[in-house]
Amino acid sequence: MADRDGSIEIIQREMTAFARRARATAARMHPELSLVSYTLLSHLEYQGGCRATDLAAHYTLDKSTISRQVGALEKAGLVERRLDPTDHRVHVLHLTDRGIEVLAQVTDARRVAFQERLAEWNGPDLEKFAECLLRYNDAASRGGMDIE
Amino acid sequence: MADRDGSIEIIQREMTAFARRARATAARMHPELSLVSYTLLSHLEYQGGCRATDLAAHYTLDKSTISRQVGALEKAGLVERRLDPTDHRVHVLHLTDRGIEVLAQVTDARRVAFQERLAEWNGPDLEKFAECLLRYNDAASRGGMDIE
DNA sequence: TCTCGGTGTTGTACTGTACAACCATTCGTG
DNA sequence: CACGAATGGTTGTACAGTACAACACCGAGA
Repeated sequence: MADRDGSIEIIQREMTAFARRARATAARMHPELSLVSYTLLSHLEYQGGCRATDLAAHYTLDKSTISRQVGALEKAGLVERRLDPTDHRVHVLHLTDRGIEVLAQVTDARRVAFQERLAEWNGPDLEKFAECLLRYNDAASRGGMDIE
Repeated sequence: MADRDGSIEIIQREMTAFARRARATAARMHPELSLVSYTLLSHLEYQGGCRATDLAAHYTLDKSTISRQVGALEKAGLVERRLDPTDHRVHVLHLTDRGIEVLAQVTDARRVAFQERLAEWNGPDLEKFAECLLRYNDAASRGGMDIE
């Protein structure tokens, strides 16, 4: 039980430390795409296009926030809005070719960074870590609450 | 090797998802202390008082940012600035009694939240997760780069 | 003593975010 | 069918967190 508490203490502290620094580091490493923009583009690619409302729900962000973020991405030529012919309220968002390209570049840079940082880890340790994170995030998102 | 890449992909994605949501969730769960304020107070408690410059270095934040954060904490009565008698340039920062109290409350709330979220984990799994995070963050901070 | 380096504050600007008010469109029910 | 409710989105406004640059203050060494 003492061990449990100690481990939880560490997990709490390290997750917090990580969260605190993530944004700034992301911005430093690829200034052309903030952490938020990156996740939005990723989602669009993964989903093959979706509505602003879907993004808001998935990331629990306000629709106004999404509206502005998407506006910026559109202005940057990374995303385009297509009026849904079957429902004129909705704009379906799609990556442009340029968006696909930039997303790929940043994804690649990120992958390299992670690979460097995890270079010394062996396969089973990586697997275990990945498993822990999945389990943790799954519990956090299902529980409605997230971190701290 | 394919397994390695898969695991790294997952780690990358899950760490990102976590980072993106951390701040907002922290704010929702204890509005009286933002994630940043919390880490600053924690550091002060851990160190038993330190200078603004130390905080800036430790968290790689600009000194102006620290100045304002500390200013807010001081106005809130959680921190006090003592002029160092041996060097009148520096202000040594200390938690006030109220600061200690609030920090303890929030720490407690956080611990409970983490314990709930990790309730179903057994001891060895927790230990392994904690170990992974320590190892990851250590590499990240020594490498100068952080996440993504 | 004079200048330089360390410590901190203040002015300014930008990003990400929320909330509320609003507009346009669609849907469901009397 | 028509009108009120719901849905999707944008805009106005405000605030937190952050950086950078300019500045002011103190202390230590040439």
